[in-house]
Amino acid sequence: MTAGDDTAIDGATQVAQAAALIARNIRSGQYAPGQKLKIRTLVEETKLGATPLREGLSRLISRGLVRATDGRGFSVAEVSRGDLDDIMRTRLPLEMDALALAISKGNSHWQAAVVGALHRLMTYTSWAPDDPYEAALGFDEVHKAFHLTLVSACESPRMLDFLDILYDQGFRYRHLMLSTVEPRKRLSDPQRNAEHEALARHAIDGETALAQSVLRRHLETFSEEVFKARNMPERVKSTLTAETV
Amino acid sequence: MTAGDDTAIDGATQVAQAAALIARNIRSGQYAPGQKLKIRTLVEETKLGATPLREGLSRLISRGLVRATDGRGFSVAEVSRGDLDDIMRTRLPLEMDALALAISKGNSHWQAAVVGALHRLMTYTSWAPDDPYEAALGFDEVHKAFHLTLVSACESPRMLDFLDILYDQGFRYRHLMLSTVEPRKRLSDPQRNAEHEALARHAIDGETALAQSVLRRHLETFSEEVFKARNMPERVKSTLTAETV
DNA sequence: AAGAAAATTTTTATCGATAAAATGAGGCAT
DNA sequence: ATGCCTCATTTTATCGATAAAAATTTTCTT
Repeated sequence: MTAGDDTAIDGATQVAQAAALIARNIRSGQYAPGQKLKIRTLVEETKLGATPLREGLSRLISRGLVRATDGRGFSVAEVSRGDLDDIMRTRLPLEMDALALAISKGNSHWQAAVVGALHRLMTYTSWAPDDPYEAALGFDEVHKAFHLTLVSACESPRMLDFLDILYDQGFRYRHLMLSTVEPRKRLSDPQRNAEHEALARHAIDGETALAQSVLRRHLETFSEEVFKARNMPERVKSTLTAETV
Repeated sequence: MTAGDDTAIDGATQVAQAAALIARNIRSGQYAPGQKLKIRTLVEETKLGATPLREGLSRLISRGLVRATDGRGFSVAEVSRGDLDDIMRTRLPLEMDALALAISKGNSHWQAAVVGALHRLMTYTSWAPDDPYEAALGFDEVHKAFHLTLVSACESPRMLDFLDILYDQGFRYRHLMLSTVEPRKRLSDPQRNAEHEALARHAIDGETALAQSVLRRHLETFSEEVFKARNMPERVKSTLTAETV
C-alpha cells in the first residue's frame, strides 16, 4: 500500500525523479484511475518538494497519464473499455507502418536485437522476481522492449515516441486485469507467446505482409483479452466526448 | 521583434497562459530553433512568474516544441530537413487511417463541417488581416482546422491529439519558409488548393481510396515544397540519432 | 602568450511562505 | 426536510529568496 517506495531514481533532477516515480505508480495501478493527486499528499509520500512535483505532473499530461483541471489540481487519467479500444486503434496504423519500415530498413544488428528481445520475453517467467508486483512490472518492461525493438529500425523518432506513449498507457489495463487473475499464469499465455514468436520470425524473414497480419490480430484481440478478465465501465465521464476538436 | 505581445490569453491560469504563449511564439518562428529559453528573460518579456513559466515549458516538452536538458534549462526544439520528413512520415499512417475512419463514420453534420472548413480555407486571402505576420498565423489556423475537421469524425481522441501535435510541429517549417518567400502568394498556392478541394470532395463522396491517394501525395510533397523555398541543414545535432531507443 | 586554475557572474532548480480559490460544514429561513 | 447563504478549512497557484550548478572572466604560472 505504500505508494512511494524510496527506490528513487536518483542522480537526475527532482523534476525528473518526480515524473518517473509518478508515471510508474500510475502505470502499475498503484495510483488508481481517477484518483486525485494532491501535491501535499505527494510531498509526504515522496521526499520531494512541491514545486518539482507540480512540474513532474505537468510533464505527464501530454503523455496521457495525468489530467490537469485549471484551479482544481491534478488527477490520474481515467480508464474505460472505450479508452483501451482507442489506444489499440491508434497503435494499429502506427505500429503497422513502423513495422513495415523496420523490416525494409533493418540490418543484421536489428535482427539480432529482435531475437534477443524475443528470448528475454519467452524465458521471462524463469528469471522473474518472486514478488508478484515486481514480476508484473518486469514483464511490462520486457514486453514493451520486445515490441519497441521490433519497430526500432524504422528510423522514425516520432513513431517510436508515440508508440512508447501508447504502450505506457496500455500497460495500466494489463495491471488492472492482473490484479484479479493469478499473475504467474497470465504472464505466459501460450497463445500470446505463439503470436510473439510468429511476429519475430516473419519480421526477420522479411515477410512484411505476414508479420503485419499477425500484428493486426495481436492488437485487435488485446482489448477482449483484458476485459474478459475484469469488468470495467464501458464509458467514463467526459474523457471521450467530442469537445476534443 | 517583441516576442511577448501582451495579447495574453487571460482567464486561464498563468501556467496555461505561459504554455499557450510560448507554444505560439515557437510555432510562429518568433523563438528561433535551438534558441535557449532562459526563464529570467521570459519573466521580463511576458509578465508571468518564474514558476508558472517553468511549468508551462515543461508541458510543451512532450508536444515536441521544447527540449529540456537536466541542469541547463530549456531550449526551442531544433529543425532540419530530416526532422520535417519524420513529421510527415509519422502523419502519413495516422492521417490516412483517421481519414478512412472518418469517411466511414461521418454523418451529414460532419460533411457540412468539411464543406465549411474548405470554404474558409479557399477564401482565406480575401478576409485575411493585412499584417503579413498575423495573416500567416491565421492561415495556419484555418489550414489546421481543415485537416482536423476532415478527420474529426474518426472518433479517436488519440489520433486527433497526435495529429494536432504533428500539425503544430509542422507549422514551424511553413513559417520558416514564408519568411523568405512573399507571403500573399504562398498562402494561395493553386496546386495545394486543388488538392484540398479534391480531398474534401472525395471524402464527402465516400471515395475512401481516392481521398487517401490525394492525401498521400499531399503529405509526401510537402517536405519538398518547403525546402525548395529555403535552404536548411540536412541534419542537426543529436535530435535524430539512435539513442532514442 | 598560452593554458590551467581560481574567482566572478549567470542561470538553474528548489524551498518555504502566502494570496486566491475551491470545498465542505453548519446554521437559518421557508 | 430542502435549499441557500456564510464561515472555516483545505488545496491550489504563485511569489520572492536562496543554494547549487554552470558558464564566463580574470588571474597566475611558465
